[in-house]
Amino acid sequence: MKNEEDVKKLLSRKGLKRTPLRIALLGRFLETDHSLSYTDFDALTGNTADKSTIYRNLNRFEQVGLLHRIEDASGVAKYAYGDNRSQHHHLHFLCDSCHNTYCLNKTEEKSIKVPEGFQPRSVNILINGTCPNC
Amino acid sequence: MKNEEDVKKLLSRKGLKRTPLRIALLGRFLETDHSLSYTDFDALTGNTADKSTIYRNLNRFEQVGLLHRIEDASGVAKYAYGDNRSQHHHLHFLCDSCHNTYCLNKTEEKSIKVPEGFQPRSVNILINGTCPNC
DNA sequence: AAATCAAATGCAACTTAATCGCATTTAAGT
DNA sequence: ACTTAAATGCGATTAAGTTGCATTTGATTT
Repeated sequence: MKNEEDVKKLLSRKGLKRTPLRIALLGRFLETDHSLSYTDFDALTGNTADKSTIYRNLNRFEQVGLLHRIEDASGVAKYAYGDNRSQHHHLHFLCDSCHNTYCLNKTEEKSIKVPEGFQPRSVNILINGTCPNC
Repeated sequence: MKNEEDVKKLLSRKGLKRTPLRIALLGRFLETDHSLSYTDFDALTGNTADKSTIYRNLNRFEQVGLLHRIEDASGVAKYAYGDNRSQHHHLHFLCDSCHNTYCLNKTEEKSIKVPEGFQPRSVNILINGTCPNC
């Protein structure tokens, strides 16, 4: 695994211990272009790792800003690599065909108009459609 | 209840039987300005109505276009009055303080730019912030 | 290298949202 | 009033995620 070194550095930088599960988990996120859920990861490891440990690590990684959580209409939490904690504008794309979710945060911000009295703090945009791979 | 007549008409128009639960359920949606979840409704009726019956009716109402479902980060399904089935642009506001969700679909549409290869079909915008009542 | 200790893990039980099968009841048309 | 498909109530079940607690392990200290 070529990014194993990267993963170890990332963990140390965040003050997290480098356990085998964490290395596998974070490594998987580094090599994919779309977001992953607990179920994706569990299937990937052949259901060997413990459920609560995986969930705890996903939460932990989110806290320290290694991953960020994406909420789509499916109801299950998906995560992608990257720190979103201070971002107030989120843009994601959910493919109807492969059901993968992509982070499009690079795109320019749009100001959305809301009625009088509403005070926006953050904007979350979820686009459904077809992704380049489908 | 002044909108009981409205509710009965709405149900007949959709070919649904006018049961007490449905009249209460739909009436509640007509008199509120924000969305409601199963839990909201259950609490409101003093937990007398059956869980699965409420859920089934919420689904049914969504199918026939009496209600539409709103997904926010909370993971629980919220519903509001109105037909969204043919709409491809959704705008909702979730208040940080009272946790109510408001439908702002009247506002003008914005075109969101996405990277090459992505083909948008619908856009779902969720704004977090403070509502006029808080 | 051994000892230490907080952090991470594994396991089982639990919670919450929602769904399903099936027997019973009820609204609406004949 | 009778009929029947639709709606309801109940209990069991699923799925996502969390929690408490005993055990193990990674990093630090001596």
